[in-house]
Amino acid sequence: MQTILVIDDDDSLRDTIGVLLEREGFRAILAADGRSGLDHAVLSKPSLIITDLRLPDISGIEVCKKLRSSDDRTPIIVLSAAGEEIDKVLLLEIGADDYVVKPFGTRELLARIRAVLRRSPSEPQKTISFADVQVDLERRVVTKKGAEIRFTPAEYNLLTFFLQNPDRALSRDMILNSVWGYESFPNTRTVDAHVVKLRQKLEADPNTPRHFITLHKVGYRFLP
Amino acid sequence: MQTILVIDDDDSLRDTIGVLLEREGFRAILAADGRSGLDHAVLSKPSLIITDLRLPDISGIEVCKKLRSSDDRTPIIVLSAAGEEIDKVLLLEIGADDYVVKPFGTRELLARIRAVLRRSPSEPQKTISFADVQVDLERRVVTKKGAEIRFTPAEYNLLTFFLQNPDRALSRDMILNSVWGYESFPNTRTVDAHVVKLRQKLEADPNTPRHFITLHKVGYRFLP
DNA sequence: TCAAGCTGTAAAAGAATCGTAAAAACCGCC
DNA sequence: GGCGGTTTTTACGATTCTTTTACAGCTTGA
Repeated sequence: MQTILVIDDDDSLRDTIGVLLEREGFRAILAADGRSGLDHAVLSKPSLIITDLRLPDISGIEVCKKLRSSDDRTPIIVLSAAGEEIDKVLLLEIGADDYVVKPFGTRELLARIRAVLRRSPSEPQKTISFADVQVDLERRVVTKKGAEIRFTPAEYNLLTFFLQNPDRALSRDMILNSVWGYESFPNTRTVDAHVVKLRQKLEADPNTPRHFITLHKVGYRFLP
Repeated sequence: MQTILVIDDDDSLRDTIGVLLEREGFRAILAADGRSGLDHAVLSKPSLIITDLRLPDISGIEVCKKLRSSDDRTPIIVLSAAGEEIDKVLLLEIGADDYVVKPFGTRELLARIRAVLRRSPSEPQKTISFADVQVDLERRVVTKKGAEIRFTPAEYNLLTFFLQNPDRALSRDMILNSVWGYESFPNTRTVDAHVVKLRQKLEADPNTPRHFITLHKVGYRFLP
């Protein structure tokens, strides 16, 4: 099921679009301002973002720019009010994929959504990122704030495992089986030792981890 | 790297496309009118030409016709303004390969570009180079600072494989399958032995390789 | 609060992998 | 069959990575 993020401060319009999308089989995530919209865009990895140009805090344009500058290529459809001057070149520049002028019919919006989704054949994920960290799966390189950080194979494997299972309770045994495989039997403290390394390399303050959380007597949980 | 020529008199749109193309790994050549566009088309031998229909001097249609009449088969994508009447038959007639109506999303334009380039049997690359090394694929000759260096067939195959997959993590198995083929089963140390040879012949200091990077427990990565 | 059991962590011990040269195997050609 | 060149394997020291260990500090529940 594809997820679509809708960013609009008009409550009734936002809900309307939300209902429409769910009726059409999409999962809808709704945000009322640019800030929370951006958060959702990063966290929920939607297949498409629909954003109003005018937002109470940061504009839709800023939202696009921020996303694109962090190398996020999620397709974006921009909504604009009737009178609003639309600078098409600007839209192209900021990386929007299409725009729809309010008021619009549900049929039109859906058509645009489908067209944009069709054009963007969701490529296999080549990078995963959280906070200021980016993992390039193809190059097998991890960068934090743009600077490369070296990871040993075990550390790298553990990291990508966490990234692929965010916000889930993961027991040490589960982690061992998934990352180390069924044939090797290191003791569970090995996991701890490696988590320490991840924290040292990636957490702002390794003493008070905010991403690699300990679940006492259970294991760990990764929080993007 | 493929070169794309962009002919459009709208300065800001032209620059935007230019930036977009470079970001996607193409070399962009920009022209503001038909006359200079034609010159570039002949001189720079681009892999693709993107031209506006309306140009200050000679129209995009004329540009196409001139090129085709001189037997130039470079693929052409035509841009047309929203209101403009598009005569698809005419486009076909003058030898355009595709057209995009303004305004368009970057995603759409890129998709069209890729589609056209895929269709056109763009001439296979004849040479690849990195640092002070040049590989002439046609003559099967490698030179460093102009001086020829001899490579055995296996070395040469491995080298070109690296060149064609720059900046990617390549496991020994992947390398064996791609370079040696599925039928032969040398052990993975064979790859190492050949990488040593490449380093000895091409690295400035084979002890601290800067192009053929080891990924411990994984394989290698070639960095141009 | 306290003890028992967990977890954080650095550092030591133990494994595995890599670089490399040299030996062995292979191959086409006369 | 032997020769020159090429490819693959082998062996071992050097390097890097993994796991364990030991102890301090922390969490939990009686």
